[in-house]
Amino acid sequence: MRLVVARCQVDYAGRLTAHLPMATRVIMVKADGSVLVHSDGGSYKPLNWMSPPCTLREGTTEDGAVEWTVTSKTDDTLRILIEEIHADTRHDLGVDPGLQKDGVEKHLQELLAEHPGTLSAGLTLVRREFPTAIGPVDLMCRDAAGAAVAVEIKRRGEIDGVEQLTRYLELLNRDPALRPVRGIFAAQEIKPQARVLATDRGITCAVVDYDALRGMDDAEDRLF
Amino acid sequence: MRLVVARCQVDYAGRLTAHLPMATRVIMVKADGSVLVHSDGGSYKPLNWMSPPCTLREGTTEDGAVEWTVTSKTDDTLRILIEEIHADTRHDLGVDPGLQKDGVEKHLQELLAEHPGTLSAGLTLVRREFPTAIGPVDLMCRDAAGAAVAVEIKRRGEIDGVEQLTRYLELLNRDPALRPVRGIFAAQEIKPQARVLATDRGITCAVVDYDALRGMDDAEDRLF
DNA sequence: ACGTTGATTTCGTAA
DNA sequence: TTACGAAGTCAACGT
Repeated sequence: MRLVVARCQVDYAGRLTAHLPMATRVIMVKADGSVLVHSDGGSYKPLNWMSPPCTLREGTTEDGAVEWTVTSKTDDTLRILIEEIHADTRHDLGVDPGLQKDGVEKHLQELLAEHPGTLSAGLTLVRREFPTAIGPVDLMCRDAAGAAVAVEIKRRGEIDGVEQLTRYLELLNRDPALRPVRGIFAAQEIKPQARVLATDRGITCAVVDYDALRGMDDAEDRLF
Repeated sequence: MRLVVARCQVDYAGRLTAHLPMATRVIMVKADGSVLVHSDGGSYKPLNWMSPPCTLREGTTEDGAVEWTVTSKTDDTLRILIEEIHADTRHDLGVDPGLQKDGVEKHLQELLAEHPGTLSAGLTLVRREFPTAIGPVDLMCRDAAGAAVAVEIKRRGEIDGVEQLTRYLELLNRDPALRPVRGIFAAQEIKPQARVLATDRGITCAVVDYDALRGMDDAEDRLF
């Protein structure tokens, strides 16, 4: 990892072209050759960057100015013209052990796949990620009467999710072997507008308690 | 801007919970208080971060270890436990003049507005950003027979874009003065699932060559 | 202030 | 390897 604080001008040409006027910024060069140009504000996204794999070449212009050229396989180029360097340090960071996440949609799907009855009494799982031409249905189930039930799972239930489930239901209900298929929209939190739209379309809403589900899972684990 | 290279452990709790084991990393603290934790790989995205507005509090644990706590208004917290500091520097960057871009969707729309015939032979422009109650249609055109055609433009064509165009078409087709209105889904690249959905709804897909369009435009400029 | 849309999105996972 | 959906997405723009 190399950290450079410098007054610089940056030009990118690739998917689009972008230009940064001369100003003082932080340039981060990672071990894999990728380059990030950060300002003192904004979000975690750099003003300009080059993703790996890429190569950095340090040169000088005909005027004698320092010029870095970063090029990728796909001919994208990032050109950094450096007017003045305020700091330039290198650090050996080693390999990072990586990030551990918890609480994302996938985990919620796993838990609901193991406990479909919490969505609606008597519900049983047919399969997860049930494939259709327009994408997989999160959970395909059957209710106590044997009728098909499509479940769409979100961390936060918004209108997009209801639209998605509606598309699946429309397609699935064309299949004589499955129909009638009803829908359940499951989320940790369901926005009022999404609930209204779902209800209007005959879709059941189910608010899921993630901690309770995880608790059920732990309880089961202890039995074995 | 403050740059710290340190052996640290990071824990985040907010929308999700995430944990980074003890390792050497770069911590970037921006002028607005936002914090980015970078490793020596990956892309421009930090391993962990806190977006502004937020406040950084430097403290010590009961064991005497250095502990930074970053909290946002929405109760998200980022806790950085620092074992050893390798470098700690501050730099005055000033306000950045900002990025200038060219080649994004807006430009694609401008080019297609000038050359609607590349989407479908005989197509002519009625107007760009044609207003409707649920938002503007990118291009409203007429075909050789005089029938209305709504065009939705994306850089990458995915299902969301088809949904958007479908909503417009549904609304436009309620207007006796316009109907029947057909749709064209134009993008530099169209995903298979989006194509399936579009075709199923009677929407034409058009793959657009941005460079070729730009070439046509340059050729025209030379005539004047 | 709030919602919608785009992005050099990046990232993970399944086919 | 590719393709697709999700993201602690972020940021810009219009209402």
